[in-house]
Amino acid sequence: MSQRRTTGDAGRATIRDVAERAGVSVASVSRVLSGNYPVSEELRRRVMKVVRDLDYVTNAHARSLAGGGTPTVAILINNITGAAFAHVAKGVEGAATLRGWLSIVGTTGDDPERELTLVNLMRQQGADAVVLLGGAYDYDEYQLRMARFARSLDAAGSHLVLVGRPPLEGDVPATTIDYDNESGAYAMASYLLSAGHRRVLVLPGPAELTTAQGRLRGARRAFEAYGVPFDQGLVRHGPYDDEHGYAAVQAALHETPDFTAVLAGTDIVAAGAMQALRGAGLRVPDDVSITGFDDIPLASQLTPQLTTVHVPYEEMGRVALRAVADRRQGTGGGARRKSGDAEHLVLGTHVVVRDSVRPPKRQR
Amino acid sequence: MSQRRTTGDAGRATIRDVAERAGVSVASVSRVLSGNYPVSEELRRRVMKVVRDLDYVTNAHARSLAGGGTPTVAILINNITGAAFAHVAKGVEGAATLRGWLSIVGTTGDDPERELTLVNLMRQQGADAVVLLGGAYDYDEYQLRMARFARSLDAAGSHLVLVGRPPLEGDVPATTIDYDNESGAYAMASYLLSAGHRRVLVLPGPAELTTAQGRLRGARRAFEAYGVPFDQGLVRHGPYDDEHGYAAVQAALHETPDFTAVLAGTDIVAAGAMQALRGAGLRVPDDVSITGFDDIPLASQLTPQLTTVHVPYEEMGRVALRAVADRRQGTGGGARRKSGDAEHLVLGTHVVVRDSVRPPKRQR
DNA sequence: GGACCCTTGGGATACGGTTCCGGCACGGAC
DNA sequence: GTCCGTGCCGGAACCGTATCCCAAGGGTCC
Repeated sequence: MSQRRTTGDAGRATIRDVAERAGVSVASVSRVLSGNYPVSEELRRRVMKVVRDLDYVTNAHARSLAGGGTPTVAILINNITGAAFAHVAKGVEGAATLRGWLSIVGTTGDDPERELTLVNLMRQQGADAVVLLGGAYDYDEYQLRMARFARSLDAAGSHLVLVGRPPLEGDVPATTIDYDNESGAYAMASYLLSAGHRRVLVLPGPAELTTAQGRLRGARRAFEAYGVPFDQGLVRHGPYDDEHGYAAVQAALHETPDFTAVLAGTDIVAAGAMQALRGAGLRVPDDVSITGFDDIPLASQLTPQLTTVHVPYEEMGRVALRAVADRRQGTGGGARRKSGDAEHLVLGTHVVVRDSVRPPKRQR
Repeated sequence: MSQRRTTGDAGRATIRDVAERAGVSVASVSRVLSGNYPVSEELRRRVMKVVRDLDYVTNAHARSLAGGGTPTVAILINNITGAAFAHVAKGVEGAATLRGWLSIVGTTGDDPERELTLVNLMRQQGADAVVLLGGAYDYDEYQLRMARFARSLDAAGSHLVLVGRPPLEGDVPATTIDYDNESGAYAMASYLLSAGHRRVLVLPGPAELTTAQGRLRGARRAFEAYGVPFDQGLVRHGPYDDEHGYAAVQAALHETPDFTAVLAGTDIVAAGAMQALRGAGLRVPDDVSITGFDDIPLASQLTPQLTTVHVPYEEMGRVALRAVADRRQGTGGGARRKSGDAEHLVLGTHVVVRDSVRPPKRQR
């Protein structure tokens, strides 16, 4: 006499309950449900009826323990509410769903400690891939830390994907999906320069953030290409938020009021800058031009609509998942990939011209 | 001679590998790691060293199968990139993390079929709670469908939480976290009326969406309270996006151009409306006033900053998680909760006054 | 000094599936 | 009529961890 729970009432139904009630073996039920083994029509019908009656679903933990299981991708993001990375997450999630993968998300809140915790948590969960979103801080420790993550995950049969972060140096088993910050900023700055602007307030973002560094470099290169002196005094670093945009413009209006355009590191920063200009009685773009970066929905909701650099965030997410899915596919085949194959994909950006830029007026 | 994998190289290390290498039993390793049983310092040190050497993490699937395991909450959302619900998700995730819970998200893309699939998927995953975000369509089938979800989850020891949706009728085991659409709209409309507006263009949202219905009701009630006739001809339904706001205002400018204010069902819709007004050469708020609903970051990034109804989205997320966590706590105690206890929490909203409303000009 | 208690470690079992392997019935070929 | 394949099905061994139960050892109290 089985001592296990007799009245199968508490908790969820097990495969054994189904088997018992259908008068078949556990193995048969499993086969009917996974459908990877021939089963008679009669048996299938009988089992499926009980499954419906009991509203049975298989226990994913048990299944993945026994070998089967749904592939899972973990998305680690510092802030869900940031529009740009929400789009990446959407891309990953969409592509995952398409392939029958499951997505888990965790938010790091920019806390390196929490990042570590989460990577380990995902390792416990047996995630087949861990996607890390967001600009990385340029600490020396970063490379080591990420390399360790990459190797840990690789050893566990998982894989690290860095999105919107700089690639890792050396032979580290990680995939990087990146976009060209520098070229984007170069193109945007060139656009301003060709419109006739010479004195441009540059708000690249946080000085320690690699994306901000790239955007600043691109801008500077454009000035060089145009033979226009680049005034370091017109560069103001600060966080990627509207408050910084607002404050930076206010300060600049006092200290270096001769600028005719603002090259913002982010659409959000541009929004803040626009507010500050309006507050000072300046019109956009008649008196001052503004450009953004990212091309999030906000850009086209502002008035005037923002001329900005389009970054294919959602596409990046899709690409990220495709990269790991393909890799997984490939691994199953004959030759085992050499473990340390680092992959680095760079996606292009382009300028989206809207209404926030006009040639500078003669005088200010 | 153990026939299991001898070179522990492929795949992740198991607890057995650790035990073997540390020269102790599997049980001891488990105890060291879970820390809920006294262990000698010597043993702890030896085990921990091996754990670090092997970079071992426990298999979450095995753990949760064996009874332990991390509590998990599933967040089902139709679109991650929607700012309002991203904030709810953030609230849930934050509160979950605080309690050591894991969060899984899935996006439904407004597809009922996919919603069903996801709920079952989460049931498989053994989610301790499933949080469903987003306005519900007012189909007849909705109540039945959700009731079925609720009972299925309840039977499996899980729990359904509806956020921003109408509560379920009858004795259904589900928790609802809601906010008062009607009161919010009532307050907002009253604000416009007290500023002197009489002809107000109302853009509540999709007619089938319960939130839109509530917001419309609130507006109408305010008009009644002020003794101002409510003109159904000034109501235009449509999706919650900026394009609808734009199109609706454009159409209204042709057909009923005497309105002096726009009561938008969403900040996004308000943004679109604002664009259309500007495009027609009208100033905001000098010529036409605008109000929104939701108070997402966009509201304060527009120019002028949008007067809108604040909805405590992130708070709702936190409350949602707290509700299920408490319930879980309570269940462990003596008296088993009656299974069909439906809970319904309503959070308040309030008007945030910014710069987009002014008394109407005499003539138009 | 002996009995008893308390601390600590190990063996065994259960969790809910998947899958390998053996068996049984049936049918066709000789 | 026997032999052998073929097609379905059931029994049982695992997947990796937690925990119950028992044994051994040392300390304490009488």
